[in-house]
Amino acid sequence: MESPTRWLDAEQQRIWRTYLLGAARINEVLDADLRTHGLDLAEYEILVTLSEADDRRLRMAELAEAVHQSRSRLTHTVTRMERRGLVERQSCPDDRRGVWAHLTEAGMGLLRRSAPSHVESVRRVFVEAVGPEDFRAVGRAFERVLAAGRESAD
Amino acid sequence: MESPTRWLDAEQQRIWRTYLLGAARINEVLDADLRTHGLDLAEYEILVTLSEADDRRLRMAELAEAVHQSRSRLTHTVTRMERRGLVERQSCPDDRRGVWAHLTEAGMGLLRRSAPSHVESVRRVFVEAVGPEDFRAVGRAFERVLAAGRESAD
DNA sequence: TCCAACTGGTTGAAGTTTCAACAACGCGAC
DNA sequence: GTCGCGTTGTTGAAACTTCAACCAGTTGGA
Repeated sequence: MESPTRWLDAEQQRIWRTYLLGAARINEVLDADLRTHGLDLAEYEILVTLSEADDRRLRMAELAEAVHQSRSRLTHTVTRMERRGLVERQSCPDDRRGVWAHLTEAGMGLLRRSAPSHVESVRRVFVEAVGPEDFRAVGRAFERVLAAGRESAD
Repeated sequence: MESPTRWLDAEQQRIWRTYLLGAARINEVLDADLRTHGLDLAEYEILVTLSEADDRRLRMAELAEAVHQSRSRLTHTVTRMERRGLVERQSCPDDRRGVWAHLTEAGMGLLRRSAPSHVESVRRVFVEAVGPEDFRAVGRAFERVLAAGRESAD
């Protein structure tokens, strides 16, 4: 019933491992940079996502989806960020189950302060390290990864 | 003293975000697959790394380096895996500070059982989703990321 | 109307990772 | 030798994430 495993050839394996190591390195660098502002990548993405939303607020479920966190994790994370004054919860009138996470002025300020060095890190460790040609190829590659996921979820 | 932030242009930003989402998706898929064997990606990498080492064992520090975990994290992880009988610790004679992590027969067995579907997942979600051309470009790209890291650490 | 099923979000406990401190050992200079 | 310093690996607590259970509110159908 089961077909023989199609192992990766030597080159595929090398590339796969290079990817794993490289992605880990990118995370390390970005985390180290954001830590100087007291943030991690997940919190930073919450700030960015909220800052771009209408009225700088989003329903918890939408936010969770956007930043790829479980709802439970988001609840805890937002609680911590709320304690620090970066976001605040607002209950939303039209669906009384719902909760808005709203970016405060303090949260917006922290985002503005941390963004420049974060962007600089992204440039240095990834965009400029790679070069325009292959960087676009990376874009196509991960676009396909996402597209393949959407198809199989139809 | 500080130069103006060089923000990412629209395309760079799009590619960067696509990468973040795609990498997250790859992790989700692989984790879901390995979970059916009671493993996560970090543990799987420990098994693979040990299985390829001489005598199927490695010093804790080398192993930590290879799988990109902090030493502390590795200590905890290996303790848990040891409880499950997947690895065992051996003290090494020539450096009495040292500890070998050694892959047991049971650990090797679990690796052999989980490898086929893991490799199948890697193929499906990444290698074949992307296609040979861009896949090689990804290899080059992350190779550069690692090389840039090595240079700046000289 | 009423009920069952579903959704949004939270909770607390269990499991995992991080962090700072530490014990034990090796190494080189003196 | 032995003193100071770097390395190896562990420890326990704090911080974070996951997991299962849960409550409140909405929805759709009988």
